[in-house]
Amino acid sequence: MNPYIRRIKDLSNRLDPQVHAEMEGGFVDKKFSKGSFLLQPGQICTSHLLVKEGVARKFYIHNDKEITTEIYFHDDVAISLDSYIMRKAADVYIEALTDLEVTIIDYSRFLDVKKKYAEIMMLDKMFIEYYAVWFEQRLKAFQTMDASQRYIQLLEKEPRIVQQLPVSITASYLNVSLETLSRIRSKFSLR
Amino acid sequence: MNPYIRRIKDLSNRLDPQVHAEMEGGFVDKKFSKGSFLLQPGQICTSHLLVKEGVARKFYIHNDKEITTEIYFHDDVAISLDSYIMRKAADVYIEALTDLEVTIIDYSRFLDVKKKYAEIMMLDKMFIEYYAVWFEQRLKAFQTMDASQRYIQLLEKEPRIVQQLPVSITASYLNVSLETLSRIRSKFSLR
DNA sequence: GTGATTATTTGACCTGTGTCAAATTTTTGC
DNA sequence: GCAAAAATTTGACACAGGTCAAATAATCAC
Repeated sequence: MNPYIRRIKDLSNRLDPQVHAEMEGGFVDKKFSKGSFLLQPGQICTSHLLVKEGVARKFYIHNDKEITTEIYFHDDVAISLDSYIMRKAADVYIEALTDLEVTIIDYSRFLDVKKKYAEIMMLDKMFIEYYAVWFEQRLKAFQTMDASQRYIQLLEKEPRIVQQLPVSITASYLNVSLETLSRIRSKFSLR
Repeated sequence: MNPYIRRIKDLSNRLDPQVHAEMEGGFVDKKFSKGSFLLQPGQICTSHLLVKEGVARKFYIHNDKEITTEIYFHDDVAISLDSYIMRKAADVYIEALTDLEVTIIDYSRFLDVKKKYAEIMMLDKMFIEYYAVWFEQRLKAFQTMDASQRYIQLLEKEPRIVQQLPVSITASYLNVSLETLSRIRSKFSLR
């Protein structure tokens, strides 16, 4: 487990049970079937979507091409940060890649709890810090690594993506064409 | 001014003057001469560095090549987020590109004020949120635009970088070779 | 199971951008 | 103001990775 996530979990576990219960009181579970969208461009993202079961992804369309920016497994949080923070229309899709179960953490209810308990505010801040650092690392991957290197890194850091998802989605997450990813795969599987 | 920064400024201006004064009580000003480093790899980043006067940048070295990740002008905040949050050794340099005046906001003093006043914690959280969104946009630029398009966008969004800094630094910020940036510039200056 | 659809691989070719080297322009020190 | 150093431009060439098309493999519907 990533050290940032570990810190958040540790803190979360050490919350006063009362506070913990109050936070979770606002949670609502929901199911989505494979291929459906949890968020679409134009909508305002008004919640954190905590994945309980299944796989989802966030992507946007640029020049008729899908670009996958994030892939969510169990315990990951799907959100359009930009839309959520500024309460403006999202420009991304969040799509269920399998049948999916999520816990919905509503913006305004969460805000109430954060105002009431500083430690929850702190957890939320840590989540954003983690997110910022994650973006920084992802940016670094694009600035320093070629397609093969990014693929190898993905295999090491997120093997589930390569193992469980079609080449087309892995390719769009690595920002290469599927043909190129296919060639990279054949190059490495021979050795 | 960027809408996120505007929100932070607005909120900051509406702070109770007492609280505002207490926050700024911990600020310390410092000068750096051109070419000196405010942070180097191996050090732990223990403060926000608010630029008052001059220009600075953050960069790291990969395969003997400098990659500039951020450029700071008046009112920008220089920080190695990763190092600051996790209190671990930084892997970046922060360098004064001109003679520089900064306000140093020390980690532990700032933490005290944040604990005491929820509105300061809120401001800090907004800063990180802004940072995360900024990273997301920068990532998008690398995923969707070629070198010329990134240059045009930079001219529009951050003309001071192109106008005030040497080609070598602009190039490393755009993640292209200086030769390529030079060709892009000549292509556009003729028209 | 079989045909149809979809996903993946392979081939041919092209373009953007990197590298190395050389030429030119600008800046700096004295 | 001039020589030396540094920055920028220009040229020649190589190659990663994109596109389009075709072949093959895997999956799905019934």
